[in-house]
Amino acid sequence: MGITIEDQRLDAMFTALSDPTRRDIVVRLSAGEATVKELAEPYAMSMQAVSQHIRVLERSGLISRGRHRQTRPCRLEPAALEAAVSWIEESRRTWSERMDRLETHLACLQKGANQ
Amino acid sequence: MGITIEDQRLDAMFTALSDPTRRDIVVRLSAGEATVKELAEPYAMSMQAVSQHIRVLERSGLISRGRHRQTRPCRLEPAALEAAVSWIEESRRTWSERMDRLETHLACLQKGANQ
DNA sequence: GGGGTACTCAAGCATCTGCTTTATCAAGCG
DNA sequence: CGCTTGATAAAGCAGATGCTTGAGTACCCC
Repeated sequence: MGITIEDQRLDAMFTALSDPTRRDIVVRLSAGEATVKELAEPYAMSMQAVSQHIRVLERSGLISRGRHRQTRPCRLEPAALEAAVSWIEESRRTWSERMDRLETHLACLQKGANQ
Repeated sequence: MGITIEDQRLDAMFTALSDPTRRDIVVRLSAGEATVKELAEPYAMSMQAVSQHIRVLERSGLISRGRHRQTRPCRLEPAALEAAVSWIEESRRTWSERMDRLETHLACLQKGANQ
């Protein structure tokens, strides 16, 4: 079993979220759509740099873009965010359940020893 | 408001999860503790390389390590995974709620127009 | 058409990553 | 004691990433 499509999508999503500027863009887009210029405004970097960040987010599927006059409004894609959450949750849940079973098992052993 | 400690933690976590080998290690650790050698076995790379991946995961807080004889067993830290999930969920929920309100608003306008 | 606005493309550059190889170290065993 | 095992440290290298500047491109208004 090699590298799957799903792997590549997760790569792209987590890579996109690993940069503080891009995470900030995601947070700001959760408050509503915005253009590249609007998104670039608060950062101490060129609009081209922000445009590149947006491209990373777009290619990861975390955001999508429309066309309106000469602007390219960006919007969040909650389904992609949900996919990332699902992946993490599965590992977390599996481990936690394992811990619960272990505790139960230890409790059983303890009970047996006391009787 | 500059770069916070929380930002740095999220950086480390999402960076750690952006590599397929490291994600695979996380999945495998969700099934139980493992040593560096055990984790390295299935991959076509040196144990040193895997050791470096594990270090990235450890520094991100996603895993922790013990000492047992000459091994350094790795275990998942579900609390850190939960922190990553929480961050994503907040953005996703905010956007989704916004969409719901928008739909409600549009429905109200529609209703008003029909009457 | 000219000029401004919003944005993308492309090249260049410093830094970071992922991996290698070699060397080192600590723990356990003959 | 020497030898093996599990793991880390350090140095080096090809390729990726984040940013810059300069040059387009597409749209809109006068």
